[in-house]
Amino acid sequence: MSDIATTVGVAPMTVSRVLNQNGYVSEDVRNRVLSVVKELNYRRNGLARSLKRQRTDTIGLVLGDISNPYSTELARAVREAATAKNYNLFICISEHSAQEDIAAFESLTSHSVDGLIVATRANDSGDEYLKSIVENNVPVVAIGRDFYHEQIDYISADNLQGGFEATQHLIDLGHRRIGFIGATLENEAKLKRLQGYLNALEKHRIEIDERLVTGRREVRTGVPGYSTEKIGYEGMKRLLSLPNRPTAIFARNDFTAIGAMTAVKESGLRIPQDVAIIGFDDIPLAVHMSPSLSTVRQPMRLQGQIAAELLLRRIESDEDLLREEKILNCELIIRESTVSLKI
Amino acid sequence: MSDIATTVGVAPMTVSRVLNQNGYVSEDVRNRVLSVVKELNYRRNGLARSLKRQRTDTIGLVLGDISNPYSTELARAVREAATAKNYNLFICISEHSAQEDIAAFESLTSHSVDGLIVATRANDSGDEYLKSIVENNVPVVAIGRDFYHEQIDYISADNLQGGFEATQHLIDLGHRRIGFIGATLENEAKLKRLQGYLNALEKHRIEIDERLVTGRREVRTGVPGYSTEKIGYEGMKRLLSLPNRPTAIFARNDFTAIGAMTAVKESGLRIPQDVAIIGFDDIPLAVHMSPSLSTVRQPMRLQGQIAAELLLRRIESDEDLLREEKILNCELIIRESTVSLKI
DNA sequence: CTGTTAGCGCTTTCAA
DNA sequence: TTGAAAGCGCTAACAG
Repeated sequence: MSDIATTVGVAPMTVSRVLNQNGYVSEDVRNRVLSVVKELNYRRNGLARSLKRQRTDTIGLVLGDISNPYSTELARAVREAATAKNYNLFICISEHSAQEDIAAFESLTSHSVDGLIVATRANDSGDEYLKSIVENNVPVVAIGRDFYHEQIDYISADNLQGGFEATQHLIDLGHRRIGFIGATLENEAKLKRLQGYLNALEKHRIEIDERLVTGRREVRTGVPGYSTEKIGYEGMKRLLSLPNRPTAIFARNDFTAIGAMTAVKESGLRIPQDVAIIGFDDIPLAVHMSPSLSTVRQPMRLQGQIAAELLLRRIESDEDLLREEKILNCELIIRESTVSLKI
Repeated sequence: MSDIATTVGVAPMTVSRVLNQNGYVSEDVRNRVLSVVKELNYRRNGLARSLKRQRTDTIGLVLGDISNPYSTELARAVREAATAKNYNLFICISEHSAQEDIAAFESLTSHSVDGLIVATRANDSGDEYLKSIVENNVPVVAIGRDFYHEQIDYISADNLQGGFEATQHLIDLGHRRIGFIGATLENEAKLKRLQGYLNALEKHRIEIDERLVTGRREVRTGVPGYSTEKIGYEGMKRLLSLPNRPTAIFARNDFTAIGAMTAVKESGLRIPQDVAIIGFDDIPLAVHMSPSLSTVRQPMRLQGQIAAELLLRRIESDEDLLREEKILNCELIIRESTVSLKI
């Protein structure tokens, strides 16, 4: 910057004023500065700028699994809201590991993002770290991360309600042997969708059969990772081989449901006549499956949008704000994989 | 930091040495420093650190469309390679707009990332900006972004070959009226997959019928945006209403192909007997479609991995390196949507 | 309208 | 093994 100042014959401060378009600078000086800036292909050092200004106009978003449409829609919504208020967005991926969770927090906060949105699953060491971040006065908002802190806003879809309604729907159709694919009963405490399933069964006095609840066991982390087509496929195979197989399946998410559908088709059974299947999320491809996939739609964009708004509110407020908690309703989407078409 | 130094009774430099684990510090002083660091919940300012060190140990990745499995697999591979060498990864999304492309470059470079991987589609102003970044000695690597610069490495799948083989496959099956969905002929220059299609037709002296090439016209940008299920669905509807409809379809990507499949099913025609369909990318769900989707698999992870390696090589080298160009082969994956099962 | 001063928080370099 | 000095590149605050 001082190079430019010298070349033009002004003080660095004047160059700064031109670049930031604030303060008064004469038309003449402005033009000369700008032309030298172009000539020298000058680009200002944002690090120094941020260090001085004590802000970066940037927010960070930590995602667990980027290959999940839920995460990506979230990211798009957050980005939109941030851009609208002139904030940049940096995204980090943690791949569902507590260690990488922390690495992501660390790298974002050490770059002094003005605030942080966290959309990874809760884990103890990560939660601990988040606390210390907040105590350093960096605003944090959590999406679907199930832990409580007085100064961290919380947004989530109502997975409990969604899981309940999905299961209720299957019960309404007359099913009594209903399987769950995507997690095991050990994960109950951390998985609202599974809780919703169990609640619905309980309400209708259907006995819970633990052989009907299947998924990958997370021995190492204790945290149920994201569930995939593969898990759905394998889980369904297992359930189909039971002496008294289920007649309906609630899958933890649509990918799992789709894997399960493939397993059912391979076995020669029909969907939904022999096995009804419902997923969760309503990914864009759900409607293109054959049969089209019944599912529970969660408001992905809305969650991202609200998170961004709450975060920016915290960033731009001086006072200590009270914790906000938003639990958004899910919507049951009934398609052919649970109800056969009447002609 | 000076707070800590004062509390412990040493110089800030000593604290710095403890935190960076370099230089000699007595066991005693180290322990006292670390305990005060914990006590005060101190977190060092990465901005100041980076400003002084002239590096951030961070690389940036700019993605066009995050909801595309191609992008996300890329991101995961890049992240893996970066993490392995102790670099952080910041991801920005540009949503396929030239303006936001530049905003992403700007925000990453102004935060002084040590290098940049760009995986968005080429556009003139963005290309211009990338040039100026390189001239500021920030290493840049491009993935699938079709523009040439002496100091920018280039990685891409061989879309030309892939498009050719997909079309060739349909021709081998006896098809002569083959449609393309996902772009219009105006985009030929920028879309290798479309070129591959045209080349294959030409080689077999099949006349090109422009009514068989359909997609959304990008009037505003001139850049063909990402093609979706919706475009596939609508494109297929259009092609099916032609007096002499195509008997086979090459879709620009799997999402487009899946949308097209839905349109075909709705019309009561059979896949592949009445209309054969092949896509591109081999997204994880392709194999779960009914019928399962034939496609062209591109090495997504490999592209990301190579890009990261080339970038880190540039970052860690002092000399001016020559441009590297890697074009990776695609693989034809034949499934039920083009070839009916023989029993 | 423009310039001067000071300092953001850290680390490199040199000295003890 | 530790410390002092200097400065990374920028801008807030004040002065003219």
